[in-house]
Amino acid sequence: MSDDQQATHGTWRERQKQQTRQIILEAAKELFETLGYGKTTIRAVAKYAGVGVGTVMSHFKDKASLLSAALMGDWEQLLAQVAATTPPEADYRTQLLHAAKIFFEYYARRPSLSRNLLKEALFSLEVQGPELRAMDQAAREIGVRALRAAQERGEIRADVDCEVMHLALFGEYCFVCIIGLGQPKPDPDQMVAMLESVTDLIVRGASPAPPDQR
Amino acid sequence: MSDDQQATHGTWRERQKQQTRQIILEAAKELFETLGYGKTTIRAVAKYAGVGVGTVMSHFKDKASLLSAALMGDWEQLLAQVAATTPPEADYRTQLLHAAKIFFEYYARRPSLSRNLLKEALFSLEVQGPELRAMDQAAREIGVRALRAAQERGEIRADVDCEVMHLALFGEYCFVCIIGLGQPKPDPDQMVAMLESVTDLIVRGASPAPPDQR
DNA sequence: GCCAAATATTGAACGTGTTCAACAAAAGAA
DNA sequence: TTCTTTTGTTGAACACGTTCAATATTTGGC
Repeated sequence: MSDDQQATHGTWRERQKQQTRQIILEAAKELFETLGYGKTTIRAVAKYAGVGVGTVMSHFKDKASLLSAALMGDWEQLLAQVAATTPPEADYRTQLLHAAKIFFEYYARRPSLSRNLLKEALFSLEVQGPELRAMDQAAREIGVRALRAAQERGEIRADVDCEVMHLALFGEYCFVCIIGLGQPKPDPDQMVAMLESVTDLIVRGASPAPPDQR
Repeated sequence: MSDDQQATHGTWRERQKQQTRQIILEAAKELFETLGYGKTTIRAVAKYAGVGVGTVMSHFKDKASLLSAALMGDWEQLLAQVAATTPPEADYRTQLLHAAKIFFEYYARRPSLSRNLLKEALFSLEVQGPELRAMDQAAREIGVRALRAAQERGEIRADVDCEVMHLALFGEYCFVCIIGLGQPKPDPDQMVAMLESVTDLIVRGASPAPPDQR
């Protein structure tokens, strides 16, 4: 339903606008992937899309927003892939590392774009566009839900606050991304290994064995 | 010795160069603190320092480098303050939070500059100037040393890798900085609280109580 | 003191992201 | 239809970071 709704929604004018938006997005994606973020200019995107420079800017707040919008499709695909391939029976540690691996491999395939998207995401947390905000929210909900499920399964002590734990794990994930994407040639395996080691540190603290003597 | 050495070292020309560098740095610091990072232009710094634009660029790779060089003094002062006020008897958790509080309070005092310095630091890890590289190295050494000391005191289990633990704590520290500085009005107390909660999660895993059943 | 090599300094020029007043085209009212 | 209002589109203009060929100054050898 949302397909038809989006395609034929509103007046002629609105549809036209959505179409130019789409054209711009496709041009942007093509150029970003070919040239990388830095070497892609707004002018080039505009020319490639066959519109004026101002049109691009009227559809997207700035270059970084254009990037995040252009990668939205990829992102949803990744989420779907994670949802489809995550073993439902596994413990949360395995699930986390599985999901992370999928993302890291994508990052390694598009280092320049990922780097800049990460930068945009991390440094606009409170001023960010709706796309990134939604992504952040989604990650939080999925993460916390998974942790609570694990908690009910007895993998996590009852006194552990799942929101805090998600924050901690998410923080480590971001940190690994920063370090990994800072490398000239990001190595997903190395990134997974790094995330694994710090996760294990946290896991032991979250595991049911009660640290009763201080 | 290093004082005199630096002040009277080399030829007349080298001293002259160091002096213009110093003048530029002071101008930059003044303008950065008054206007914030975004509203301070290189041209303005050059004019304020009474030199040409090219001179500024010949002394500093780019605007971000100028910022980090301008804040170097503050940074060293902070490190000294941390060294002077950290209770040597306290456990490492208390020491970490104490140091973090000092830094967070500084960040809150200069949100714009801190934000941009953090960005520069995190996204140039492999291409960064000598200052930031040295800072990173110093943080690592101090952190790992403190952790090993705590390990010998029995606060940390022997099987925990202090390098990994430092990585984890440092990652959480950076994450708290990102989140905290993303806020319109960074609140150091809130940041400390956040770091405290995630640190506690890690601490329990690192504490001697052996989680012997998986 | 004089000259050539070395180098610090300079600002005009360039490329790029972003803005904005003007324009064109559709929507809605008459 | 015709007029007014609304709004998507446009590219010239602007501001800023950055570059670089030209200039000014110092150095070191004679």
